[in-house]
Amino acid sequence: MSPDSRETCDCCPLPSLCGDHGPTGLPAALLDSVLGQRPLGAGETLYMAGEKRDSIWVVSDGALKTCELDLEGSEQVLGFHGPGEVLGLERLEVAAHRGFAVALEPSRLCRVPVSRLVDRLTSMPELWRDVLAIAGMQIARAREMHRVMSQLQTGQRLAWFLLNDSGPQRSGGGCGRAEVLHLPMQRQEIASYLGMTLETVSRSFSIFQREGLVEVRGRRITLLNRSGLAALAVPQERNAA
Amino acid sequence: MSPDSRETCDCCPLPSLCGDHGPTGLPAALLDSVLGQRPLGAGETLYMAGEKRDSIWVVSDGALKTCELDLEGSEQVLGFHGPGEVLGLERLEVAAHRGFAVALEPSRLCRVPVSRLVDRLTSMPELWRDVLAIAGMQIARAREMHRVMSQLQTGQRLAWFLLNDSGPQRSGGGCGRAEVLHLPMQRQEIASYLGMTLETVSRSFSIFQREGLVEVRGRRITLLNRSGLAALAVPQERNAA
DNA sequence: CGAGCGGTTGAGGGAACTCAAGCAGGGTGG
DNA sequence: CCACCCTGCTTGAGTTCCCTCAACCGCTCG
Repeated sequence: MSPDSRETCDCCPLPSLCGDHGPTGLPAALLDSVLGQRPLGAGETLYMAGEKRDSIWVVSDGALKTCELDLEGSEQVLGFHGPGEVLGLERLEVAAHRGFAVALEPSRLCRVPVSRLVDRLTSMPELWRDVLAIAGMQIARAREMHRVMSQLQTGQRLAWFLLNDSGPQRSGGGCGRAEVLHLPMQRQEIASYLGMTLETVSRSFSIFQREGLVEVRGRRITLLNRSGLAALAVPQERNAA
Repeated sequence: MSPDSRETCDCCPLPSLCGDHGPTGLPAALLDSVLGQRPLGAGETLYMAGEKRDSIWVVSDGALKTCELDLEGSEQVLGFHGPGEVLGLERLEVAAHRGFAVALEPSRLCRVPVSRLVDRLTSMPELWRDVLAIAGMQIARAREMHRVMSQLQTGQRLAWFLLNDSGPQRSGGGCGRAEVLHLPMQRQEIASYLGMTLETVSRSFSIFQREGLVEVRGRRITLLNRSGLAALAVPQERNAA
């Protein structure tokens, strides 16, 4: 999921645009477009459905979820977002937000006003390349999600999630090759994201643990057998063990 | 799915970029970037996995599917694409295609070399706005797909597909408010796209027909009760009728 | 201590998949 | 022209997976 982790730390799927991550790999030029940073407490809302869309946001620190409400009022989690990820690039031409974004833990975000982005893009023609790359990566990621939802069953989806998509792999002890995950979201939110129920998420965790693939202690997940998990995160495999 | 169907016909989700659709609503500037048109017979391949990605494509006429292969070799359909849609915008920075694209019926596409696109974008600063809008719409569409796969069960997904996503609503008799759909793809491909089996697709069609919602004759689907279908394409509803 | 929330576990049923026939239409060759 | 096959589609029977409903557990906080 991280096509481009040059000189920055592995935790960032994209080098941060905010400048507080050391030398920024990607749109250094965006730096000047940042109007201000916004801190957000756990559970606080970044934007709500119907609100005017006047900015895009770059996650500097923390983790958020983006959701939509269906007609019944239950929420559908559409994404989890960690440091370096860009929110709000979709439907820039539409005036209002369709969904909402909520911090899962204390977070900081950089605000880039759309108007400023537009100015930058016209005055600094190279920037569109970065923006287009980010947008393209989001498209590719969504297509991967489609693939996962289509051809994996629930346990396999969870394995895939742990390995590839559980936020920006914030590790417990160090950066590279995180073996301990601190999931910032609750079971219900994982379930919604992966199209299953929270009970099935819980059961799958227990099964993984019973089979020695992970150690589960609440939201702290220790990966004990990466390749075993990876073997699960593949379609059609009938696991004999 | 069609946020912007100004003076062009309803059949196009996006006004065509190719100029043979009358006045083009969106990136008229892209016109000059078109290197050439490419005709494609039914079943012919536009690009294959591993092939060098040197162009993006705009569907001028016809219909295509984009797919990826999983490890078992079975194909996963990730999208159907009709006139006006843009292929290849994702992962522009990656050199090779990850998946492949195949024509479902005789089609024509406009080729826009990436290098030409880059030139245009730098020399014509307004163009990025159109490109970003297209990319943003693709992100939004993929997120909608995620929502559908997460919270709808199979029959509901098919109803949603018929109403919202079955290609660019090529109608049988006229343009506006298509009541007759000519699906360019086969059941297997619908099934793959929607994450179900072809048997379930077939059964769902039969159920819809039995309930008077549609008339099914192979790939020719007549919508008899749009609102009834729409009521189905909603989560959780227990249909009493 | 009790309430409340997030998480786990169990029992039962229903939705959808798998396996397997059977059917319809289109093309080809006898 | 019709028998034939081949492919795509439909339908049926049995099974599996996962959802639903429900109880229970452990922790935090008042």
